[in-house]
Amino acid sequence: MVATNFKHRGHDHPAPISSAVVDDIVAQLARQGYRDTEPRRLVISAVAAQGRPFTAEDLCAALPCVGRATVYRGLRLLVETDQVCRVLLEDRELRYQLSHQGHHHHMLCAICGASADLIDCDVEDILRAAADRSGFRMSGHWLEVYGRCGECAD
Amino acid sequence: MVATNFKHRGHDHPAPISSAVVDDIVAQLARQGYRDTEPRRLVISAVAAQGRPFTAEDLCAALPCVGRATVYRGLRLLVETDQVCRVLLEDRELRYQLSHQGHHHHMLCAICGASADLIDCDVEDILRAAADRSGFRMSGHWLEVYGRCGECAD
DNA sequence: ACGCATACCGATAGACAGTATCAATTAAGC
DNA sequence: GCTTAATTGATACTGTCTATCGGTATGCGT
Ligand SMILES: [Mn+2]
Ligand SMILES: [Mn+2]
Ligand SMILES: [Zn+2]
Ligand SMILES: [Zn+2]
Repeated sequence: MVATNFKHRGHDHPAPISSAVVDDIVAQLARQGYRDTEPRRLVISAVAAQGRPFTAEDLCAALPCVGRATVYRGLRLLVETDQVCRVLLEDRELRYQLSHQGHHHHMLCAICGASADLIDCDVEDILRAAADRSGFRMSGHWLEVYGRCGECAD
Repeated sequence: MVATNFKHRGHDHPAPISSAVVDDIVAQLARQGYRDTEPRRLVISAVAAQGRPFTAEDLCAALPCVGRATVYRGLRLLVETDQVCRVLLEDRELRYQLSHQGHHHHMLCAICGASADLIDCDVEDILRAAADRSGFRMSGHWLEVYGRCGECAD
């Protein structure tokens, strides 16, 4: 049986969630046919507010007023549209973070959890070449680098 | 409440699981103080029998006579002692496969599931250098390459 | 502004992978 | 053989994520 206990939304002209980042992402989504809804704006806003890689559960906790399924769906949509990228911790825990343009990789600090983009590093080409040598045609890859950031170095 | 329904083992001099690979791995474990048990040999034997990366559940299914927890524990032990390595599929499914000496990476065929070792490829050095440039001290990494093997190429 | 079609939402239940418990069992050493 | 600690396995449990599905709001055409 399915619940009929439903929360009424929008009764009280809620303050529209808005900021440069949020508006930008919402616009990107609109261009692809996705609607501009308040729960979705809340998710995006919370994503943008995170300082470092976060888990889906982090978001759920930060958005008690948004349904769990909605948070997960929103996150998935943002990943599919390349607005957010997924990072994998050493223990296989999955985290997310705002994507800063294009495909790239991250270094994750095992101490403080900070992440830094891996720049000046074209592993892709090297990997593709190595794959070729084995008769493989590379179509994708997953790469995470773990270590200590400057601040957490001993 | 905990079950007291316990299976009697060893009543009937079971044929000892033995083969070159199994004996070798069991010996390695013995050297590190781990006991030589039949369930453990069964796990190792099943691991060795797999032709390509397999899941923990695959093993459980292949070993209905071995407890679920035992399979997982055995697998973890083999990973910790570097006898087996873990590979990660694009959908984050975790698989295992016999390790062929030392640290290295794999290419995984998205079609047939085969894996090939990535050789002649020292990404490590490149990654470490790139990390340095960002003030990171690299301590580990996770790398998987996906594509199509020679046989599955169109 | 009004109405419609449908994308979207959220409470809930369920699927799934992996782990914690803990009494019973057994390998290894003396 | 006896002792002791490692190991096992049935089971319960945890945490993450997905499937359902009736109710709801958005975007668009009018
Ligand atoms: Mn990224
Ligand atoms: Mn390997
Ligand atoms: Zn740090
Ligand atoms: Zn293949």
